[in-house]
Amino acid sequence: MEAEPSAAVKGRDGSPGEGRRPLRADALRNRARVLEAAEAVFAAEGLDVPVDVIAEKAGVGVGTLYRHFPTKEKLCEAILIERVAALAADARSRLDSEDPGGAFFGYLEHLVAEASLKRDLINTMTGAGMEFEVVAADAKHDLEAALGELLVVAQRAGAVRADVTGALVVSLVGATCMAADQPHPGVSPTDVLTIVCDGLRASQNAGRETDRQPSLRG
Amino acid sequence: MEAEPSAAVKGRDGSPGEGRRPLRADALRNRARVLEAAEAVFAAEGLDVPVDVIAEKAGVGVGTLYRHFPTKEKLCEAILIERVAALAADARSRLDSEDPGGAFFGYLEHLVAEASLKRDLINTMTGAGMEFEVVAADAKHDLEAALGELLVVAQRAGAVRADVTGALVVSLVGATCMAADQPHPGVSPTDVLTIVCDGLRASQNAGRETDRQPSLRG
DNA sequence: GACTATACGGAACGCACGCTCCGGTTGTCA
DNA sequence: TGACAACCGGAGCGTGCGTTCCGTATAGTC
Repeated sequence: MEAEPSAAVKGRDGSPGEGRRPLRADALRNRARVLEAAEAVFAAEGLDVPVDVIAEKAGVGVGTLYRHFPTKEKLCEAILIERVAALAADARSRLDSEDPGGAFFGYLEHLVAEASLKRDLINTMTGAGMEFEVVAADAKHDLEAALGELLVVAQRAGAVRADVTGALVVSLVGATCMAADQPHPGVSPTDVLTIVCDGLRASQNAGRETDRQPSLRG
Repeated sequence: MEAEPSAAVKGRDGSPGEGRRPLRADALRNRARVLEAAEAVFAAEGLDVPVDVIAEKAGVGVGTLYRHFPTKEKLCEAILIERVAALAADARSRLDSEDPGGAFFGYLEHLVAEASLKRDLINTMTGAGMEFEVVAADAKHDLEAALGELLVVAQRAGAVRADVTGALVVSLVGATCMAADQPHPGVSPTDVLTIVCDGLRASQNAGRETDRQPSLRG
C-alpha cells in the first residue's frame, strides 16, 4: 500500500485534491471522455462490460483509463453514486406531496422506468453483477432510506397497506427491475409494476374466501 | 461434428442406447456420482459453479465428468429437465382442483419455495446465468404452458383478475425468484410473493381514489 | 527551443473457467 | 490369467477479463 500519485478519485471534474497540482489539460480531457463513455456504455449494456470497450469508446488506452480510475469498481462508483443520489433526492422531494399515495407509487414508476432506461441501475438495485464496497453501498442505503420515508408517509395516509416494510418494497422494486432486464415478449416493466403496486395497495385479508391469505408477519 | 462414442446422453441411469453395449460398472458408478454431486452443488450454489468443484465433490476427475456430459450445459440440462418437468407435472395435477384460485396461488407458492430451496431453479426461471438451447428451453416452455393453463382456470373462477397474461405471471414469478436470490435482511421470498399474489387477485380499477390506476392493457 | 514532470497507449501478466488430450489403470471376457 | 477395449485423472490449452508495466509522446515552464 503506497501512495498512488494521481489515481485517487478527485472531484468529478478532476479538480486537484489539497496540495496537489492541477491535472494537465489532456488528462482532464481524457478523464471526461472516459466518464462520458462509461456512462453511455453502462447505461446501454449494464455493468459487466469489459473495460477495454469503454476505453475504446472513449478513444483512449486502458492504461489511461486506469490512471484516472484505479479500478473498474471505482469507475462504476463514480457514475452510480451520482445517479443513485439523484434518485434519492427525487424521493425526498416528493415527501411533502399533498397526495402521499400518488407520490409513492409515482416514485416507484419513476424508479422502474429509470432502471429500464439505464441498465447499470438494474445491476445496482438488484445487487447482481458487482459487489460494491462502502462508498456506493452508502449511496444505495441512502436511496433505500428515502424510499422508506416515502413509504411510511403513504402508509399513514392509508394508501399503502400497513404491514409492508421498507426492505420489502426495496426487494419488490429490485425484482421488478430484474423483470425489466429479462423481458418476456408481450410483457412490459410497467405491467409487472402494476401488479406489484396493486398488491401494495391491497388491504390485508382482502383475499377471496376460497384463497388462503398468508399474513406478511407470519 | 463426429460421432461421440460414449458422450451422448442416455437414459438417466446410463442404460445403453440401441445397439450400444452397456456402460462398464465403474463408468456407471461415476456417472451417478457426478449427477448426484451436480444436483447438490447446483441446488446449493446455483448454476455458475466451476465444473472442477462438481468433479471434486463427486470424487472424480474433470475428464471423467466430460466423458459422461460433453458440456457443462448438457450436465445442467440433465438435472434441470427433470426438475422442471416435475414442476410442470405438479401444475397439471392441480388443474382439476375444486378451488382453482387456491390451486393457482398454492402453486405459485410451491414454485417460489422450490426455487429458494434449489438455487439452480432460480437461474433457470430468471433466465440469468446460462443460455440453454432447445432441450432445456422446451422443458421451460412446457412449465410456462402448464402455468398458463392453471391461470386461465383460476381466471374463469374469478380468483385472478382477467387482465393478466400467462407471460406476465411468468415474469412475476421470475422476479420473485430473483428476489429470493438477492435476499434483503428481514424479507423472505414468501413476503414478496404475498404482495404479488394480492396484486394478481386485485380486481381492476380497485385503486383508491387518490391513486391513478394504470391499466395493464394501456 | 529545450527540458522535465506528467500523461499516454497497448502489450503483457495473472487468474478463472470451460474443455481437451493422453499416458496410465481397470473392468470384462475368453 | 492374459489381453484388450473401455475408462480414469489431471495437466494443460484457449479464451476473456481486470490490471500492471514501461517505452514513448506531450503539456507546461523557463
